[in-house]
Amino acid sequence: MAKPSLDQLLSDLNEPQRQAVVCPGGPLLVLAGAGSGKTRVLTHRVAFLIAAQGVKPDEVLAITFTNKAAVEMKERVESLLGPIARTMWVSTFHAACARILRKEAQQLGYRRNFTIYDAGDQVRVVKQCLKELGLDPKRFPAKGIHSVISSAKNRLLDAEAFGETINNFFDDTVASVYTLYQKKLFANNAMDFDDLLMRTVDLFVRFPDRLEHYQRGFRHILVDEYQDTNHAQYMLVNLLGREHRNICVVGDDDQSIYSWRGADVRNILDFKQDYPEATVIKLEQNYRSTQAILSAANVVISNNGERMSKDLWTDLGEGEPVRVTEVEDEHGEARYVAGEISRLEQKEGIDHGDIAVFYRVNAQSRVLEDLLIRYGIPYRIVGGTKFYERAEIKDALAYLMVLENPSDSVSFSRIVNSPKRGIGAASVAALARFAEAAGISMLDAAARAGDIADLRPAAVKSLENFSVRMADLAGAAANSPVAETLEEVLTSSGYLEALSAERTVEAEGRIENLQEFVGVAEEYDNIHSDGSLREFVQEISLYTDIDKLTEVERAITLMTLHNAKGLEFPVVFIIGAEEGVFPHSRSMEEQNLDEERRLCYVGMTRAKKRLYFTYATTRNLYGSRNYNLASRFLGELPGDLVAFEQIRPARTRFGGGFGGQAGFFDEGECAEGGNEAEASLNETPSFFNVGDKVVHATFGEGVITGVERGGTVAVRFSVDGSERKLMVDYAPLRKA
DNA sequence: GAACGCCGTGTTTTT
DNA sequence: CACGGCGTTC
Repeated sequence: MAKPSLDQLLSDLNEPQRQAVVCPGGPLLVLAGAGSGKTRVLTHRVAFLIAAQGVKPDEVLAITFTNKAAVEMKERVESLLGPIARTMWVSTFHAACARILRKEAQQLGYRRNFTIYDAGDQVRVVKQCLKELGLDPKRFPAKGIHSVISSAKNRLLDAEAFGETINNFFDDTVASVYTLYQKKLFANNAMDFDDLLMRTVDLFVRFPDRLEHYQRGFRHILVDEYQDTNHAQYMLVNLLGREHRNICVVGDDDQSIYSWRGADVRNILDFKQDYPEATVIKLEQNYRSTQAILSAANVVISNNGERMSKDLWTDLGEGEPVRVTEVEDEHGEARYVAGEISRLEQKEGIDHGDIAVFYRVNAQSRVLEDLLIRYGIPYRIVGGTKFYERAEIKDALAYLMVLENPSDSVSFSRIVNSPKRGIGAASVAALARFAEAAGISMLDAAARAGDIADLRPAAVKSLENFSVRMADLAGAAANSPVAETLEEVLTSSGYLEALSAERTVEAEGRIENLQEFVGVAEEYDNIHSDGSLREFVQEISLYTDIDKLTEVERAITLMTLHNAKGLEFPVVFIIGAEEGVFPHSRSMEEQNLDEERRLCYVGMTRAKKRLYFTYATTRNLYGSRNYNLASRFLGELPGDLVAFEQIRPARTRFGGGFGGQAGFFDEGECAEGGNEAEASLNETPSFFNVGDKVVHATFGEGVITGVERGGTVAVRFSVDGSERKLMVDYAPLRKA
């Protein structure tokens, strides 16, 4: 492919964007407001460096927040430069570190086939440690301990250094667990996610020649989402960039929403102090949202304390006011959202695929899902339980990991009795003791089960069989494509057989997931014709989201506000805007409201054309009913940008009333907006219209013959020709 | 060793 | 409400 001309690279950029792209070198901070073309700047800058500055692709290290973002960025640069771009390092911090550590592991006493443990594995190891140390898991919950260890690692404190910082009894205990935990990881030839960062820093500190090697190599370092980096990542950037000082960081302090997992906004706020000679460029022109949405978002975020001042503007026009709707409860909320979605589709031709609903906690999605299913509105959920976190996938992967790294006792323990082989906790413990004493892996110990005194004969037999089976699998794996190995594992282990024997819907689902996993392996084999099981396992353990290409067309998108970062939709609903839900009660206790407000800002700025907020006067969450005030964030919205509406339940039409609700309209800020007053007295719009074809859970197919007041419809059922009156809210009725 | 049932608990999530 | 962890029972 021909090199792009400079004109091509620089066309369609506004002035600050252009400056950021052509900045020749040195530290550069790009403060990129939401929707300001950040990705465009990043990709064009990389292309510019290579095409116009004589930088070689493999001298560029570009860091993204997710694997998905890395793939997208690579593709975009490739479309500008052609295949030469392939040698660039574009990845997450974790993937880049893993790549470095695979090369350098021996320096740290690890073997290069080390296993990477995810959060679940980490907690398992912590539990083992607690047991061995005789600690009460009630007083010292594994999850809590793990999170303290993790945050210590993110601050680059090893067990010893952490031990010196302790100021309470709990941390004292954590320190002893931490020490043992790390010992175990090392014995298993395993690193956890945090280790990938910490060990790499460790490598660079202890072996200056290795640091020098990589410093020289990376002439340019670019970091996206810099506001969400933690201390370890900060150190990596600083160490690697020290030689050339060509560090370009891109981010938005107003979108920092991950402090609870170690991200430190100070990294971006202090960049100018760290690099006094840094160029700072602000991108404030927004190409995504209407002015009304932007102004509202600007006002909300302006309530935060320390921030780098920034004011987004757009020339896309004023647009519609932000709609704020009070509903009775979570069911009314769901009905309202579904009703608006139908209305938008019918009256304005807005496709379902253009609509997203954001909520603060995953639990909020259920009620909405139930209703969407009933109304026959297609939806997809982003996030939730991850594919690679499902038990069956982790089991399958654990088999592969043991084949690949037999020292990995965590994976071994996971699969040795899965499917059930009559090897219970007691036998596993005996095996572990033996392996430890003999200084061999648990897999090797299983082969010598006969030598272990505490095992019952049945367990010995079973372990020996297991060991032989694994040896066979390892032999077969050596020369087979990954997908074949995986299938062999699933059948020969009896895993699939055990699942199909269950004959439940859940088991069916699990089998389907496993088939999809085989599909992933096949895909891998196709791309890497000479790929090995080792590479597959190593790659997959850093990859956690699978919803890659499976985008369902014409479905509305449901996700948490955190998952919404980086996305955009013409229509956005933010539901559950209530004190205690959003902002979340726990953030309120911890005085972490600034971050909640940033989360609100992130959510609002995802909307291109229309933005809706809903709040319920009462909500059932976690099985108990709450009466919440409207979110303070709504109170912060300026009245002239808002259209307020109140959906009142048909049953209590003359009950209840105004005024009880504190929050955003108690300062008389309610919008005047023409027809809104009329809308506020309306009942929930009906989803069913005369003539609609419907399906009832017990009566089967039918057609709507009448729509009555109070949420009642008449339905003629084809099965027996009967006509029945049904309450829409309670009848198991959906559109056909 | 496994199945059942009780109790407690409950943000956000990528790697 | 819903799930996971743990203790009891067969």
